[in-house]
Amino acid sequence: MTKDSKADAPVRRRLAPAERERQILEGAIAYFSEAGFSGQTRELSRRLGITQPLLYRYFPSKQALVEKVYQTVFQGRWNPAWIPLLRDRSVPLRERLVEFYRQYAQATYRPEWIRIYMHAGLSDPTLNRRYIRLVRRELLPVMCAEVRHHCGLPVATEGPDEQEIEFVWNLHGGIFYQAVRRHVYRTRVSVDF
Amino acid sequence: MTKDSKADAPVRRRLAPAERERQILEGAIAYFSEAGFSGQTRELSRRLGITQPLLYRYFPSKQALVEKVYQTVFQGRWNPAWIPLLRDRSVPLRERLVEFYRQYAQATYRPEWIRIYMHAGLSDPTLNRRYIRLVRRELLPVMCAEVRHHCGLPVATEGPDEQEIEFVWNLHGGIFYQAVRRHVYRTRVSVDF
DNA sequence: ATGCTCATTTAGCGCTTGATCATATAGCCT
DNA sequence: AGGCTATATGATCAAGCGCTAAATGAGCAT
Repeated sequence: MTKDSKADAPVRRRLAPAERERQILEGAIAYFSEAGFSGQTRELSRRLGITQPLLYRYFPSKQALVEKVYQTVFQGRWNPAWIPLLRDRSVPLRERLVEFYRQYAQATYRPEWIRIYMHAGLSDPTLNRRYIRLVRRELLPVMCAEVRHHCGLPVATEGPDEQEIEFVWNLHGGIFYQAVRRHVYRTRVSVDF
Repeated sequence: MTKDSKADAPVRRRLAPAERERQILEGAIAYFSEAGFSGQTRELSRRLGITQPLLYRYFPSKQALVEKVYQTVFQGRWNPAWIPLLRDRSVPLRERLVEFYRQYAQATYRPEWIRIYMHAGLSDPTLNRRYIRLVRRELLPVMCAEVRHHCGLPVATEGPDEQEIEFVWNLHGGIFYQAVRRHVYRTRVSVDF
């Protein structure tokens, strides 16, 4: 009654190292996004259905696993095709923006991305700063230029000024906060852009 | 020289219980806002210059202290006078909004408020949901109504619809994200609304 | 079927954590 | 000055933490 039957069917499945590593990493992303990086390795292994020392065959330390989670989540979700999409003036600006944010949100504003982004930012802002710099450098100036063009303003000769940047940051941040409300606080968010 | 001189001047200062409790709570807010709620009681006591068991004379458990931190930070920073301020149509809408967000940001968008707000949201969204509901119920409808009036639109008979709410949420979220960038990721934020 | 290899488990070490207890002493009252 | 009270400390416990080393057995080659 207390312990089910006998030894709980200790199935020991032998996987190819690459496959096991992938499985652990995936599980770690899911787990740490919920529990934060102070989550315990034992609990992670329990969720994976493996023993805790097995983690250490694939990752030399918890810190190494955490950093691999960082890299995996923050890399490879940025799509360079977004820039030409925003620049394509054969499409109305409004449609471009909606389509861009649809794609952008689908790529990054997922529960595990948002939560890990926030956990990372609170424990060590370095990675977030790098990501913010990416947005600030690649994305916002394009949006500024397109908005200027849409409003019939002259092309800014030496790039957008701080006030314009802050304006599109505000748009970006508003949509980010919508994702936070949805995925972190799990509030109902009704309208879709 | 490893240990300074002798016994490091173990000054034992005897405080009035109310004063000590206040001091611990204040220190806990500062510490947990940095380290998160997985921060250790020993490190907190070290920063306060007291011993760790002393914490347990004033708070029955770490959890109790954490909850007191929650309450203290999230309570009493909401100023009901903001609503009439926003409603005062003798002042231009733009000025009202800027003044409101100036006051609102000064009250809540401080490092410790923002960081504890985010830590709390990640570990247990209940409190944040309550706060979001407060904003959603008290603040946003007023802003919707004032924006409608400013644009010469008719007064909405049965309150603002979801799309309007989402619009002002976007404004609010943009400013929130500015605070996050400033206080959590510690990025330079140039423009002030 | 049998043996070998290495993925996986069992057992446990050293340390840190939240929490408890008896002891010591700061500061007020007389 | 001396005594009393209860604030603060020192010592320590039990549980949980990251991590390691030796034992085990799954699954392939033969």
